[in-house]
Amino acid sequence: MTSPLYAQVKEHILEHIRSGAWTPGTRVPSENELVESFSISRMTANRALRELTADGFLSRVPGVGTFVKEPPARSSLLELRNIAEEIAARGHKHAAYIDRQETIDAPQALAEEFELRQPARLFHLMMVHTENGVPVQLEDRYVNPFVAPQFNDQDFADITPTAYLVAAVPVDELEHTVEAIMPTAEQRELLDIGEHEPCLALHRRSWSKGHVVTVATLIYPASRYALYSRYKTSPSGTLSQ
Amino acid sequence: MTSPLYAQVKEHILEHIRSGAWTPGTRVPSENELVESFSISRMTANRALRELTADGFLSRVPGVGTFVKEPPARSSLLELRNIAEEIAARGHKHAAYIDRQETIDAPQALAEEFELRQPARLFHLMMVHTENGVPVQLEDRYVNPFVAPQFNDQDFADITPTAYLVAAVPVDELEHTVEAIMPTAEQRELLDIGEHEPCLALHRRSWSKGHVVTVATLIYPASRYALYSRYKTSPSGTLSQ
DNA sequence: TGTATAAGGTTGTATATACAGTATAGTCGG
DNA sequence: CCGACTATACTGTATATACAACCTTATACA
Repeated sequence: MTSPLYAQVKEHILEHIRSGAWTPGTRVPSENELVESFSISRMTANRALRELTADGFLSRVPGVGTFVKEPPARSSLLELRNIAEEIAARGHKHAAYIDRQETIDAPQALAEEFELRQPARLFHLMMVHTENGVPVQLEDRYVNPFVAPQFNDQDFADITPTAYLVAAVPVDELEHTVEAIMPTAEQRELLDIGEHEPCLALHRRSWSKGHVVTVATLIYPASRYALYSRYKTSPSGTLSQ
Repeated sequence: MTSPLYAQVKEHILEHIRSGAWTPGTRVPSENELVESFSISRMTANRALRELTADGFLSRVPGVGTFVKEPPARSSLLELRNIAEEIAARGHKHAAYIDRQETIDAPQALAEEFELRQPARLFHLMMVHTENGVPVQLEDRYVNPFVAPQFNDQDFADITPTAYLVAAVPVDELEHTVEAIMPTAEQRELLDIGEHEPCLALHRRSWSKGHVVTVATLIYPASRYALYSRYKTSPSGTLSQ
């Protein structure tokens, strides 16, 4: 049940970074120092530091040391933003209507998305967010009860699911997929849109400590919403090709 | 000058995947088989396979073996990536068809997007990218001749516009807008899609030293492409609410 | 025939060791 | 005072070895 040693070292370093104790530019312990303090071999320390470097948290300089990296500038498209706040920031009125709130047995496809080995139950939530009374987002969300057991006890008229989850569970990894879809009849009805209007579907998965927290599909009517991001690129040029 | 052994093994496997010799689901050599054929230690083979797994090219099952993973047809949202490379990375064949390559007087709307004060001329390029002969992206691009004067001298059958611009001009800021659209009749024809198929439109502007380099609209048929990103969240917690 | 067991191959992790390449600090000599 | 050399620390790579966990297949047994 205990995690591998190299993972423990990674977690130890990540916690110092998350807590703010080690700010960007700070030097982290060298491999030999980790060998001493954790009583591990150098190869194990090397693996921890090498993987954190590949993940973008650290940068290493031969002969000098290992340092906390500057976090990259990222777009709002890729951040976990709360739609209620976005709408409020535009000076408009947000409201939500809950269509379904239930607990289900995970079907095969969902179990795979949640990286579950055994059959399990999942929270399911379907709701519509409106801006000044006009539906702008259909939220179809599944949540892992193992990670967020009290999710289904919340009243999502008061707090959005995103806001609750971000506050309740430390998210350390995100995956986004964006595609264009033609909504189903049920989705059209919930969003109150015409028959041939395409929609943007934002599919999001989030992880916390190796477990999938939630799988959400957010559907935006094309005429009412676009996703936007603008950011400075890092000076070293992370741009490939 | 020779690359490390583990990198050579990675490249060897990637070439088999890119060339199509090893299709998704194919079993790749086990660690012990790589040990024999490359005359390396098992730890070196392990590192090559482990890193390719982390990069999403392989999947491993303890006790069974290592297999080529199904490559999703999707494009990175975070980076400025070259579609020809993305397609090659999936082991597929990229080709491009140039529909229009010209120099125009900037109309009002474009002049504003380029933040031009005075009337100016712009390069205009319209081309279609295909994957195994199937159109997957319609690229409608305008380029500022002041920033990239030799843009129009390139042969974009050889080098994609993105690849040329990234190499020729240091990009320091990016703007992305994503929306779902119903394509026009002309766009449908170029992409060879049906009448009611929605598309993803990725609108991109890039800046270099305060000047707009290029304004591009990239249109993806919904059924053939999605946009994707996955990343570790910055430790300090840039997540808003 | 059906079931338990054993064997062998596979990945996953961990260690001890070795050597190369790089950067820095200090020392020695001019 | 400055330059060359040296010692030291750090990362990067590679090997040989070991054990655990997992899966499949073959074998032995009831």
